[in-house]
Amino acid sequence: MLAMAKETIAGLAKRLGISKASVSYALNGQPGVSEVTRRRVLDLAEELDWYPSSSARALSRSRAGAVGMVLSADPLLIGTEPYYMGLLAGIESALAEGDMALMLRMVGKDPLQEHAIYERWSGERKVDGVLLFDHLHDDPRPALLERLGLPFVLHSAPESARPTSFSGTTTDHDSDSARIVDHLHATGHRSIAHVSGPHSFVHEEERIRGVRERADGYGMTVVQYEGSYALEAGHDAIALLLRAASAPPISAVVLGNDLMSMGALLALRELGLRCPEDVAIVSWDDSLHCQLASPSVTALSRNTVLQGRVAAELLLLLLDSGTLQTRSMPSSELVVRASTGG
Amino acid sequence: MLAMAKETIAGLAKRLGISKASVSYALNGQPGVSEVTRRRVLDLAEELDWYPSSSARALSRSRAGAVGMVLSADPLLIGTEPYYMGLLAGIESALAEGDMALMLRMVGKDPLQEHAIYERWSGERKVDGVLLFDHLHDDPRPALLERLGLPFVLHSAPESARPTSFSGTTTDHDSDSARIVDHLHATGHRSIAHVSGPHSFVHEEERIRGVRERADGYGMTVVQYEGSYALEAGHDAIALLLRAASAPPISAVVLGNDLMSMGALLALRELGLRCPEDVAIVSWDDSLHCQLASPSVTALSRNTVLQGRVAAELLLLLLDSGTLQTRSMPSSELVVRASTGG
DNA sequence: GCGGCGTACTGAACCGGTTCAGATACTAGG
DNA sequence: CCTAGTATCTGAACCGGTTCAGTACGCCGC
Repeated sequence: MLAMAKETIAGLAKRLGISKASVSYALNGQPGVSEVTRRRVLDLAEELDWYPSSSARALSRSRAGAVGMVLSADPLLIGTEPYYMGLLAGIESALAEGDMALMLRMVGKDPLQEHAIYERWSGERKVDGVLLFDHLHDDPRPALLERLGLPFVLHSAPESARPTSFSGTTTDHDSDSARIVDHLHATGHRSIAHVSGPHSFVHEEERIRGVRERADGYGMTVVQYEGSYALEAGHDAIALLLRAASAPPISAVVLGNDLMSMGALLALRELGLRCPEDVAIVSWDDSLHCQLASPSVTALSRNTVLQGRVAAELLLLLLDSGTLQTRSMPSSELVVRASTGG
Repeated sequence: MLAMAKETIAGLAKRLGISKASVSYALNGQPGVSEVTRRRVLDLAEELDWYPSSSARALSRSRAGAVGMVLSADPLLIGTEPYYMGLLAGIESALAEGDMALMLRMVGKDPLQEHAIYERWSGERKVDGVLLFDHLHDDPRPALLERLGLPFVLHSAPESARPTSFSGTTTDHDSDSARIVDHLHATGHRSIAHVSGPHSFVHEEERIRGVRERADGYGMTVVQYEGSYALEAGHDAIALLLRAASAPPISAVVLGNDLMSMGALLALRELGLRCPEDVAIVSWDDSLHCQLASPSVTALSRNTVLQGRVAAELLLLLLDSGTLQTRSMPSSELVVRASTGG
């Protein structure tokens, strides 16, 4: 058992008295072998529980059998954001079905590091494609990947900002925005604030526009504030927005993610304001935090697992058939909770 | 730019008028080339920004250049547990430094699935080693991996339960337990409950023993309860434990993770009990949840990033020098918050 | 002048698969 | 019966690196 020589395809061939080529054809379901031979090969492989070497395969097929994903965000934020774990789970499940591995890298916010990783991956031919998240305004990454010849899928790219030809998912931010604003309007709010994430994200631009347009339609006033997704940002935004006396006074705040919403709740508590009586809160991202907070927070619930899954599926499709395709994500649901009087 | 032929080591060699072998030696910092030649090679590689093909390397070196990790847990739990993200971040940073890739798989709780993945990885020689987390009582995985010839590192394996020869990290559960019980004793509690995670985890056995022994030393009574790490488990445990009249009545509950602690808080609220006045709560795992809850929850804070990092470092060490080694994790800190009157 | 040695370098084998261009046998058509 | 065509199978080249054995050369001591 110790010095068990690793079987190779040549070994199998010798045992069966046939050529390497036949074994290979048999294993890969390709024509060129009789059914009888194919069965013999597959049976023997099963019996020896032998698998073809992935690196040999990768070399001869010129295909790495893996796709890459770079999580570039504040490491601290990554840990607290359940968002990424959901994505990962979805991606993983799709990739596993397609017999692809996931190559994961985590780096800080420095874009140069991320670019360097892509260059390296491409040079070493270590991944066959890349998953791109958090699409930026004037994002340099699609062009870079195109130059490197690395296929990619862009997650949640709005129609307006997409590169000429690409595969990707789209999210209907207008409908999401409408869902939130409609709810606030229906519950009597006429002056709201919107604490978004960084404007550098394309999806934030879309949300900002979406909220403003919908609110305009109702004749509501909207104050915009740019946050960072960090808890403190939500906290500080509230402090700032509510201190600045506006007429009519802000009675509801929409925050770009769950962390900022938690920060907002803390700030309200400090200011001695009640939620939802004095100020209502809506989070653009649902999570356990929203459920557990007191009051529990009304939140737009996206199915992150599904999003990851679809993005990965698009990449697989692109990789083995070259098909560029766009898929729109199912629209999110607004889970109404206590923070808006639900 | 389009049909840019991929450079190969043969191409470099031809350009420089030397042999493939020399190029290879130069690139890998091996003896056999003059300094002049080495520089010429490195400069050219840089200029063309060329990297050796990872799959070719993997094949000829018989080394995959990757390590594997299977997250086998309730997918729902994985998403909400910041624990795993922290581990991942630590692992990733160590692996990146050692030029190793992380191969991540997520599967449900079914152990057979996990075993199948290891078999496959080993057969395909897709990973050079494996990181093992959540050590189980009578864990079959070390033996399996040994049989497969896959090096591995066992995270947080207590002295008592470790296989004969292995690399791994150890956690001093006795000192952790003492830290918690000491704090409860000091704040006046004499009758406590301990809602652990599943007994199948070795670390839970250790914690249970640790808590009991330390409490015994103080003459405190401890009621043990086996939870599942899910929020509901914490909730139900509280309901059950406090309903069962005991003498003296339980005045503090230690819960095995942050989710169960949140469940406990919910249950207390439902029962109309105040925390910490009526019942104090301690969580064995810190997270944002503990910080944000009201009351905020006293928690044992482990540095999960560091834990991941150390585990990965041990695996790297094992892989490229064959050294088996054990490293003990720094002991955790108890962060005292409102739930114990802090 | 000769044997011995260290350095710089090279050709060829090798890692373990895939795949192409035949070779062989067997079947069907005329 | 001969030929064309098809199904089955094989040898060898190939993917792009690493590495071993061996060559050539300069330098040393004696």
